[in-house]
Amino acid sequence: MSLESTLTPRARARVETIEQIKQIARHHLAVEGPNLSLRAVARDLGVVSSAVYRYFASRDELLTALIVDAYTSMADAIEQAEKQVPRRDLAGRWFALGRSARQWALHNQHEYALLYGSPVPGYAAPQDTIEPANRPVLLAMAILREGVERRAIDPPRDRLPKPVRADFERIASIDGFTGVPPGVMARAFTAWAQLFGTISFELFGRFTNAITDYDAYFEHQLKVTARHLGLSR
Amino acid sequence: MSLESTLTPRARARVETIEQIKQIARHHLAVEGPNLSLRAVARDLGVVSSAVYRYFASRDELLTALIVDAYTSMADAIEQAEKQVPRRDLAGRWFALGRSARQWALHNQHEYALLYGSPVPGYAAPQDTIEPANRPVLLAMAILREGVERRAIDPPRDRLPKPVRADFERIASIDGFTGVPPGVMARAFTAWAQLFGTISFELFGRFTNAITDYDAYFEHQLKVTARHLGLSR
DNA sequence: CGCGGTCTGAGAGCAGTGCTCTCGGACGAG
DNA sequence: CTCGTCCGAGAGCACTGCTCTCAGACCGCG
Repeated sequence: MSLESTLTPRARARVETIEQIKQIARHHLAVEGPNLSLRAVARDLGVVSSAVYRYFASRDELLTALIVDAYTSMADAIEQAEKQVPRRDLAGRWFALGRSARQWALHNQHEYALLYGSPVPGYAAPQDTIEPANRPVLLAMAILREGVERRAIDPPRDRLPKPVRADFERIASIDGFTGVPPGVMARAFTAWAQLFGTISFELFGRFTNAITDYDAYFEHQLKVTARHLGLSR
Repeated sequence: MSLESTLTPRARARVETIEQIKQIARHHLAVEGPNLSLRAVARDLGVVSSAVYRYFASRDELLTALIVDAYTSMADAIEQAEKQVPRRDLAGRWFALGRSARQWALHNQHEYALLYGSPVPGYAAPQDTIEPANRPVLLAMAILREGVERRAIDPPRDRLPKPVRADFERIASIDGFTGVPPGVMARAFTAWAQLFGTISFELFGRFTNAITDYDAYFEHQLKVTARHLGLSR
């Protein structure tokens, strides 16, 4: 029934090797930092470096695979956390989203840097990354859509510059973004940049000598955004 | 009178060579991307690689020098722009600060990534970087302090979590941060993360397929922050 | 002016990197 | 059982950061 059982032994071994390589690479990333060495990964796998090229055409391809996995892992963690909050508690769901995003970032710092830090040199985000990268955004949109539909959120009548409003109206016609009025979406985008900006600031050391209680600070940011989005008073 | 004239010819040549190396390195950074190669810099300088080590003990040291320069260059640009706005126009000064920060980032993308992207592997921010890195923050604080002193800003009585308030009160005792009430500083920190989060999102491609008019979008963000800070209606 | 020390560039070399290519053996589908 | 596919090993290329040695150029001081 499982996917592996339908595969030939060779193909099975192949996906297992690929998983091992990624596993080791993730470990290196976490321990050694962002300078991932394919040769070092090969050594840890007990194999000569050229063998790894049977599974990944280049170091960039391996990195891309890690990035896709990281996006997926982060999205899984966020969705999992959000799911455990009662559906009616919109603010609670927003908090869960934000908290779990930050927690994931704290526990996977170098992977977070890969996703939200400076873009990697050779690498141009392939199609495979945009879907998992968007999942948390779509989740946020779902919360806001529900809030609007349920009249819990009173859509702000903020004056938006024409081109900005146009962008948000166009976005609202994309699958998963529907039902969120421009005013709400504008505030959501702002909140998003603010929260991930805060996470990046924390992780990249921009708050050193300033903030000491990071947990409390982020919690405060969450409250501010929730209030601004109309999810709480 | 000038600094160079007081130096021996050798020392003069030395500072000139250092400047040339940094110049070439900056160019490589802009053209080739973040993978700066010391050997390539040496080649462009028409010199063998080991010669460069007479001026920079390591690649990291060269990178650090570039980072310090970049912070300084950005701070210069921001201060220059802010200075040209009439002192009484607090909102205008805030806009000038934000706009020039973004413009500098757009014109020096890889250097911006060095400053605000994922931290460089081996490198731990040395003392030399924190002063120029703080200059834009201090400028923002100066604007807000003036606003409060002049009663143009009505300090919000936001309820802040105890540890957060404590942090901001402690910060307010640091030179350059005085005279900014916790409520204002909290909002300033939020605005700061939001603005630099927005700039990073734009530069790192996180807005692709969403925002099309980046200028208008950032201008909108500036308005939102200015309003939230009490600098404008 | 000339001597001695300092500074600087060249060159060779080491260990590491990404990546390519060839070869031989193992595996599995027919 | 055989033939084609797959896979790992090994050698090799061009590159990297960095070290060390050597020789020459420069400059300050006597």
